[in-house]
Amino acid sequence: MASNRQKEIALAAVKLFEQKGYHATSVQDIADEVGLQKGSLYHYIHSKEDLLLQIAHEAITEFNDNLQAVLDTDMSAPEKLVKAVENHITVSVSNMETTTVLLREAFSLGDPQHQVIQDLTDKYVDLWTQVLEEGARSGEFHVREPKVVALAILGACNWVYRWYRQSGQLTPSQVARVFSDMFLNGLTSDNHPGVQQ
Amino acid sequence: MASNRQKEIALAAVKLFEQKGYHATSVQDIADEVGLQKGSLYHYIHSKEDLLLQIAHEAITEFNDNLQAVLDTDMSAPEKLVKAVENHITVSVSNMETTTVLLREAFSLGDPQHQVIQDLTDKYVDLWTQVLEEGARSGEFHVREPKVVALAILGACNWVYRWYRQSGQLTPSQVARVFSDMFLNGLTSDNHPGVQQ
Amino acid sequence: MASNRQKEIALAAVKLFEQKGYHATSVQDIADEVGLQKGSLYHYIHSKEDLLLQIAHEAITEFNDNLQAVLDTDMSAPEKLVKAVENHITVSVSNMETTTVLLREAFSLGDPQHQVIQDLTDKYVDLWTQVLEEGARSGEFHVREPKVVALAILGACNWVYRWYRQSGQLTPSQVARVFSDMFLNGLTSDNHPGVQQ
Amino acid sequence: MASNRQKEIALAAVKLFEQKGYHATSVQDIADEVGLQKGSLYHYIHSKEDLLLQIAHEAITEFNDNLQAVLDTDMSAPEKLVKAVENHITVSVSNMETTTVLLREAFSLGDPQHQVIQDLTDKYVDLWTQVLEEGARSGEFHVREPKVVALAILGACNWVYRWYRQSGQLTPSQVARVFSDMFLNGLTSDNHPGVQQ
DNA sequence: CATGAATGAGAATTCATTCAT
DNA sequence: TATGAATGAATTCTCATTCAT
Repeated sequence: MASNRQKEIALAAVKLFEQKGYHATSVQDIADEVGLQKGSLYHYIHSKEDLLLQIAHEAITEFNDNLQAVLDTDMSAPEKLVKAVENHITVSVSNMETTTVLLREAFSLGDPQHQVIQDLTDKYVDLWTQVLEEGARSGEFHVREPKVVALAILGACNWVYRWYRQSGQLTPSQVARVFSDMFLNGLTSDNHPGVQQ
Repeated sequence: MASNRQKEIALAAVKLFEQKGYHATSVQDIADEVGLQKGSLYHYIHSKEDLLLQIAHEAITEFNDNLQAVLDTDMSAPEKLVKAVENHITVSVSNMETTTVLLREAFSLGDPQHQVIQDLTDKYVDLWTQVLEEGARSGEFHVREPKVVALAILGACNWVYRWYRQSGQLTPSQVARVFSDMFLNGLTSDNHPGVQQ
Repeated sequence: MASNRQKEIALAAVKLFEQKGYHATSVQDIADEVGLQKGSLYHYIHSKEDLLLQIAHEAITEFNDNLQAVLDTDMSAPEKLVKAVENHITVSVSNMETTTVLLREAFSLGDPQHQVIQDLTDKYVDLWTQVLEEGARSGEFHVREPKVVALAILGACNWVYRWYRQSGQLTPSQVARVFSDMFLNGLTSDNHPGVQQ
Repeated sequence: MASNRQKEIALAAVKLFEQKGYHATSVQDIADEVGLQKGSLYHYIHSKEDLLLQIAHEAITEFNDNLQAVLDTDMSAPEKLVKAVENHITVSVSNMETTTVLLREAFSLGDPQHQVIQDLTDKYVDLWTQVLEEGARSGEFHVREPKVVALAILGACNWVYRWYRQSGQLTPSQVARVFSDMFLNGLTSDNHPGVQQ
């Protein structure tokens, strides 16, 4: 039900939060970006912090929904892991600004609001852990610490926003494949897709 | 040549920056923590931002030095990787506050100063990449994108500060072993240390 | 000639001004109370301040009219005083919200408008003074400073809104009788109505 | 322990609050009055509201202390009442600005802070009521509703700030005598001090 | 060394009012 | 008549930094 102006403001905020950081972005900056007076912004937002909350909320929700969808399929565990990595990185890169705000700026949220994002983030870790537990149960994965492994994989994926830039590099899918290959096959084993052929 | 007072101030700042974030920490907060007046702090620091720079600089330098030391040994590539992961996670966890400030708050540095940290961070990525390239050259690693793999591993390791808490979990070394195991052997291969026995 | 909507708005304003004070009441609050949008209010009012002026004006006018009516009778001076006190307190209590706004909030009026209320208030003091002067002239009252006495009585009566609450206390008329009794007979003389009988 | 600057600021605030009202006085106004920058004020005050609280607190405390001192003497009840009226009006007039702020502006205090003043004000009413109860017990006063009578007297006294101006009128003591005379002897009885002689 | 007064720029937010639709 | 978007000025308060003592 967000009006155009609301979307416009959220987009401007995402852009500025990504560029300068939440704290270094003033409400004036956002107003300037959308061509409104500072005061007029408050027809659309509750507070600057609320704007950040909304952005972060939408971002983490998309990650959660995507991963839940993968879990709901009847793929094998390795297939799910590959797909989950692919999804995460693709979304990360195509919504790089939003992802950056989620991962870098959400900590600036005050306490009741920060917890909302924290809870959804915990949920995301749980879903990743489920992927690994499924594989462990089926014998497809050799995992004794599924949660720690999930956090390792998630960490690798969440770091992408810090280094990925479009500049003449691998596509998100290619990055995802490099990641999945290592996660599944390791660096020292022989069964690598590129190598096998 | 840092005096006791300077160290004390840096420690207070690290603690507060970790707890509340750089922006939410006022110079007054730091002064209170060390039992000085706000004005007196400026006998020891140039600016709040400079304090952050020093903390981040020291942190990233330690990571760099440790990794360089590993590279300077004559271990095999897999051994180096294992050692590097072990070092990174151990240091991360034992200096959790400092590491948190480095990874979460350094972005708040203004431009000339942020670049200093960025350059050292790039250097750190280079060193990791060297580990992988060594393994690739020697045939020990099956890696076609050593830098991307380095970034994956680094991302996994850099994420640890976000979830590791002392509370009844694995030790840093155990976490490091879980990580290395996956990086080297993958989730699907059979040659896992824990499994072999 | 006030329309229903205008009356409704004035009532809402009185209620809110009494509860929260004039400054703490926003035009939005009033709009919410009557179920209109902020902008729509301005079809009915000139300004928030004008609303306050109207409320205060109506209130002080009623006090003046009532007192003038008493003066216009051919009662004795003591009877007039008793009646005036009774009127004032009765009206005060039955229109407590309006009276509160008049006595507590009218000061918030800006200068040209505040003077309107001030003049009517001065008039009210004059009327009270007339009651006392009548009694002085007729020898019924022993008064050498009729205006000061008028102000004492008025002060006592105007204070009622600060403490009178319906909660199981005297009725307004009973309060008025306690007041008049003291004003007429004093605390130490022997001729008190209740005592004589 | 208030420094000179703190007193100076409080005095400036009292003056401005009395002249323009609390809400119409900006922190800027106060800063201008004492010749400081807006921000510098905050070395001395917690908030604008706190400034108001302090002023009101000091004022009501003085009234309470004075009345308690009268109660602690061994005067007769009528003497105590005369003295209490004299004290109240004298203090009222000599600290007219402060008294005005207490009686007119304290309502602007937000809730936890307003209650502090309210409680002290309730205490003041209690003390007045004690004066009347003493007289009732000793038979010196003919009073059946000591609290209501106390409120009448207090109301009369508290109204003084609204009309008393130095301009060629009675002195505070003379006003007090006019008041006491009516309260004690009434308007219609024969035993008035001036009349007896 | 240490203080604490002072700065001054800047922050988020509120709000009465206007006006095109 | 009703809306709600837009204004723009004002407000309180914060804060890193400086400097005379």
